[in-house]
Amino acid sequence: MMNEFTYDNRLYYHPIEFAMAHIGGTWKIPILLCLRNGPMRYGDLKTAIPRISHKMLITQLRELEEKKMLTRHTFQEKPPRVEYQLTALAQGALPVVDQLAEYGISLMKQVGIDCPTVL
Amino acid sequence: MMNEFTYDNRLYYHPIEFAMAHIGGTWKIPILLCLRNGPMRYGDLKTAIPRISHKMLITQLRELEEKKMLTRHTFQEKPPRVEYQLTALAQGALPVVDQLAEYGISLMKQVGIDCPTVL
DNA sequence: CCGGATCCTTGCTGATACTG
DNA sequence: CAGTATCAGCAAGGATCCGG
Repeated sequence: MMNEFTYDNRLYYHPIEFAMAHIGGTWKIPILLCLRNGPMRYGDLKTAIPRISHKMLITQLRELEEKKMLTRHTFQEKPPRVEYQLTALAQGALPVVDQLAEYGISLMKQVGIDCPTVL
Repeated sequence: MMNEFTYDNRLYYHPIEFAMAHIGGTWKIPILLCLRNGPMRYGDLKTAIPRISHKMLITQLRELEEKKMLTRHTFQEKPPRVEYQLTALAQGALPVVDQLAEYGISLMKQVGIDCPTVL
C-alpha cells in the first residue's frame, strides 16, 4: 500500500493516484470521451461540455497535452482553427474509463438513482 | 456525455464522477485496500497509512461511512476500541479498484517509471 | 476563434489543542 | 485510544478583461 514515489515534482501514494492524475478531476473524462470519436476544435468542445468554464477547459486541455494524453494542431487560417486529438497513451485509458463508467452506473442503481439514458 | 444529475445536494456530470465520489481522492483507496482483508481499528489504519493526518483519516472514514462503504463498530472497553469494516457496497468496488491499479502500473511503465514493488 | 492574465471567493488540508 | 474544534495557508475555480 505504502509504496510512494515521486514524479514530476509530485508525491504519489499509489499507482491509482498516478492514473487519476491523468484521467481524474471533474472534466478530463468528458473531454476524453468527446475526443474518442476523432479530433475536435476548442469551440466544439466548449459547446459539447456546456457547464465547463473557459478557464477550466483551457487548463484541462493544457494539462492533458502536458501529460501526452492529447496533441494540439493549429491551422494558420482566418479565423484561427485549433484541433485537439487523443494520443495512443489516451487511447490506452479508454478501456478502464469504460469500466469506471460501468461501475458508476451500477453504483447509481445500488443507491437508488434510476439512470438517465447514459452512454 | 452531458447527462447530469443531482444526488444528495450535489451536481454530477457523469456516472464516473459519482463513482469517484465513493473511491476517489487521495486517501479513500488506501483505506479501502487496508480494510479489504478484514476489519481494522483506527490506530492500525493510522499506522498502516503513515502520511495521512489524523484529521484526514477521521474525515475520510466519516465520508465512507456516510456513503455506506464501511461500518463502524464501537466496543465499550477501557481503553475504547473502534473497528471499521467494508460493506458489501465497498466489496463491489474492489474489482474496478484493482483494474485501476493495474492501469496505473501500466501507465507508470509507459512514462518510464520503474515500478517500486507494488501491490 | 482561441487563449492568456488578473482578481477574488471558496474549500481543502495541516497544525494544534482539548475531551471522554 | 478515539474523536472534536478552531485557526490559518494554500490552491482550485469562476468572472472578467485584454490580445493575436
